[in-house]
Amino acid sequence: MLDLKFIRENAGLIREKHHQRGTEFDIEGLLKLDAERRRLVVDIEQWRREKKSLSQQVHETRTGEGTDDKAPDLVAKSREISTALKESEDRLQAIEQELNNLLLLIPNLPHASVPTGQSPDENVEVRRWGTARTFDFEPRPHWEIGEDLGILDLARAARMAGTRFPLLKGDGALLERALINFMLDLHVREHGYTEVFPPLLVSEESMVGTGQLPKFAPELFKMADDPYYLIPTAEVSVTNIHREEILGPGALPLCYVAFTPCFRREAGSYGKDTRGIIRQHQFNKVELVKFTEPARSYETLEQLTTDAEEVLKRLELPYRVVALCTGDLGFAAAKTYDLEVWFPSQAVYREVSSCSNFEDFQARRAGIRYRPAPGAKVGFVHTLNGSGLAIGRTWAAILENYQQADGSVAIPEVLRVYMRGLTKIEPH
RNA sequence: GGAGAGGUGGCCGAGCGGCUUAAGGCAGCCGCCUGCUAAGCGGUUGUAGGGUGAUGAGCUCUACCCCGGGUUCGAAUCCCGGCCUCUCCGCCA
Repeated sequence: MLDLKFIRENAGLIREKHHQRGTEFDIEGLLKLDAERRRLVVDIEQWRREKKSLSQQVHETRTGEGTDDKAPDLVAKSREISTALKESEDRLQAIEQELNNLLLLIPNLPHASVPTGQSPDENVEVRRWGTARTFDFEPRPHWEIGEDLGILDLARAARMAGTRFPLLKGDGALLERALINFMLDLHVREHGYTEVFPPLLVSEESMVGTGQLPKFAPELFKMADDPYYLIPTAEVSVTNIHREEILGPGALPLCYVAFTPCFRREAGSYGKDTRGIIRQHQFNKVELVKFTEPARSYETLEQLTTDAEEVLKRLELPYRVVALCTGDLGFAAAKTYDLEVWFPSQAVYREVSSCSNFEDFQARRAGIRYRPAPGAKVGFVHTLNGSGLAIGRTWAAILENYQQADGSVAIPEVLRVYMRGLTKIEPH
């Protein structure tokens, strides 16, 4: 959410930024409502002041010794004001509701360093790491490797739940667990994050806080009989840990890492990534979330991205870092780096992590503030998050990059300690 | 799921229709004082939105005692609904 006062004073800038994003928004309509709201507030406050003073006079008249009791007149007048006041208050409430609904639909503004562009084609590669392995055979896609090894069973998963659900077995399930543990340990022990395990179901308010709602309701799984939503990412739970809080001096930065399953309806992605486990309704993810002071959020974004990259480096998976252009930026993000890992079967880089700075966009929605120093004025924090990493896609990338001519899959060195010393997964 | 108790400022805690512009304490900040420290004394300290100033300081108004309605000239205080916490019972991993 953008600051209303900021919108009032920077309408032109907002229009320009929206144009870069490829979104349109009726700023004039919003500002008209805002002007009306302010007029009403002035009226209402005047009524209230008068009413307050009348009540006081009633009291004084009744408790005083005076014989000429003017109370009935005062009461009558006060009643009159109450009626007018109530009417204005109702209107104000309606306008504020409408204003807030509009504000919740305005996307964040891209940071000045974000490349301008309309589509993902205009994203900018920032750096590349590792070299793609050369195969002396035709590299196969991860679903074939997995099915043949008996560690992935999408047919049975589909029968039990439907398409886009995972069923891992044996060493496949073990590999999933190893990845989770490896990533958590790395971020906790070496990068200084605090591990949390948050709720997987959250309230509507939390979804509004991080920006999934109201705009992206079709993307979410919602409980039919209870007011809960399944989280599409741990970002939602973890960022909302501090909702409606004022963090004390010295509390920042806060760094959390969470492993959670994530649930997405993937509405509108029919026909996309139908094979394999790239796009699932349920997948595991290790998520990094940071809360910082505004002045430090961009250096923090670089650090966060580096922390996520370290996972790929240690797994020795070739990847590249891409700066999303204005047109590809998510609704709440001011700047985003995607980490894309190499998939030899299709000879493409695919996203395994998305690291974003939301500046104060989520903090304003969720009411997450901080006090820079004792007695100082409070301000909104900046929030950031990034996958560190998506487990399912990393799992698939390992199968593809580490596949052998005989159909087996070698286990990356760093994972072996998490897999009882296993060096390869073989068919059985 | 059932029964009871309760939700007041950064924290503790009083108030239960107008004398509360929320008592008192703790903590914080600024002074004073005393070789230092401690103690003591005085002052000060919430959030949001308006008005007026220069988008500053200041002055000023309104709202906020979990949230939303209602009663009343007037609500932290009374009534209704909701949420949350605690205790006990039931059920359960």
